[in-house]
Amino acid sequence: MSTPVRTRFAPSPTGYLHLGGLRTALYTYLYAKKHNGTFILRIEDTDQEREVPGAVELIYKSMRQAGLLYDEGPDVGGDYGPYIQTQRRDIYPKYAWELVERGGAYCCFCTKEDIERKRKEAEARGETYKYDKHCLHNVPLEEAKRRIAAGEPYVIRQNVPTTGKASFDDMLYGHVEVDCDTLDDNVLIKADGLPTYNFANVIDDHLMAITHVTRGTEYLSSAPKYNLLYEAFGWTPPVYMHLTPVMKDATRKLSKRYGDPSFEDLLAQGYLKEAIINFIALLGWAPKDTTEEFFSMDDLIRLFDADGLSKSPAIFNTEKLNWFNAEYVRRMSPEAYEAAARPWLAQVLDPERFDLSRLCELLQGRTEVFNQLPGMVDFLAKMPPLDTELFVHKKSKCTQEIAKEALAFVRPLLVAVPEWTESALHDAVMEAIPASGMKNSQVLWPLRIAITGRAATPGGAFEMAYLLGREETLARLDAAMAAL
RNA sequence: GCCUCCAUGGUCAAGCGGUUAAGACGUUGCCCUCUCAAGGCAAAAUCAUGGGUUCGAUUCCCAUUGGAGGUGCCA
Repeated sequence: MSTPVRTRFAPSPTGYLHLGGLRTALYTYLYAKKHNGTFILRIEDTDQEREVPGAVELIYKSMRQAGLLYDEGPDVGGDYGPYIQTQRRDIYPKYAWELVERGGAYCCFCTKEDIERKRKEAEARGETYKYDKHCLHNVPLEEAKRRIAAGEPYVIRQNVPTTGKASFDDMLYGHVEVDCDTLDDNVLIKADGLPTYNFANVIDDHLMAITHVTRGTEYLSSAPKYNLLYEAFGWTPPVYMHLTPVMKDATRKLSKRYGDPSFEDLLAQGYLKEAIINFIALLGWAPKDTTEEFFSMDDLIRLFDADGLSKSPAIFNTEKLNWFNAEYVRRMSPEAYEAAARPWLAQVLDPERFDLSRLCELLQGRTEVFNQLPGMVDFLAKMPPLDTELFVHKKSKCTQEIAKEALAFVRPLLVAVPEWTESALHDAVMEAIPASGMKNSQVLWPLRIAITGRAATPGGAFEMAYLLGREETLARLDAAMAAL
């Protein structure tokens, strides 16, 4: 019996959940669930300056909306808490000092200014800056302890060997190895007493018994250094899986700065969470059997396999997301569709004034993203200015002259319709057309244009006439005839 | 600059020494059709470059080029 799988998603509360983060969270979740493991949410808020108020709550909310339910986390509890790093602040120094005693770390009294000066000097010489271990060599531990007791500010740095190699193994990238002399002595405990990511991630992953770490490739090149820490403690490192970033284009990451959407934004624009998840899952990952179907979360859990992950960054493609969304929209029940569409429709028309369920029926198969709805139906509420050029349509063999004739022909038929239903309208007009010498399209195209003012509408002339109602249809028809 | 990693159509990707190099989105054309959408049928489009290894490279190795990440008392 192998040890139970425990994975974690560990965002820092610096804002909304961006799509790269959502994907990382998704894969982390899928991996855990695939192996009947535990999925944990941990908040990494050790950088007090970058913390954004309310961001933690936003993360909880987004995770739930996405369906990424964590088994342990700040707001759900668990046996390995607390799950917020600032609430664990007393834990880290203890381990850091253990490392100091073992020689894997040391106290450093150099100020930020000292470091900055040395960095500039190194750069001026055209060299790569690296901390020179000044305090390791010049400040004996006993002196360090005295100075600390006296209240002098200090940090604790990792003591990276100057020779040899450091390495780790990644599920995707395999064995990654670097020369130790290219590594810097990173700060583990900051002057404010809080740990840096470099230290906290190791301590917490160990203490929380994390078996598999899924995170972005921004940590790929520092992972060997983290393994040095595991070795110094005598701990077994977790299995790593590093994920590529989600790109806006070939060279830029998706970023809020360029107005790229977050998960919340997409939801607000009228994307369905299932569509977003399905799309995101396939961005940088392909199932064994690569036929792309419509995957539910349960499907994804069943199919997920780290082998299918890509090693190169994937570009976020809105076209495909839109297609996925349209497919999911079509799969909604009529009731669910109407509930989702109603607020968008209400932006431009009074839902009580129209046969909403019929309108929704027409709209459902034509809805790509819900935010497109207002622009698709606004003409129902108010007739747009009629451009008589619209009557000219080559495929329908229609000209303005024919349109004029057609409208004159069709008006009495509409007036005579006993009951204003689609089928009655349809039958009345279609039965009369053959004798008129005009083609169906020569009558129906102008009629639809006359009452909608739009070249493209979510339905034909009869559907539009029905929705508008007798009075409005005839009024619009008269106005169009007068304009021709 | 240095370190690590990556490289199949416009995009997401399958492929893991011998294939007519899958599939999806998008694009184009045709069909259907009172418009649009949907649907059906076609089509165009890919192994970054140069060296090796091999009977044979998209596949293995090296270099170049391009790209990503790192190089913070940020994560």
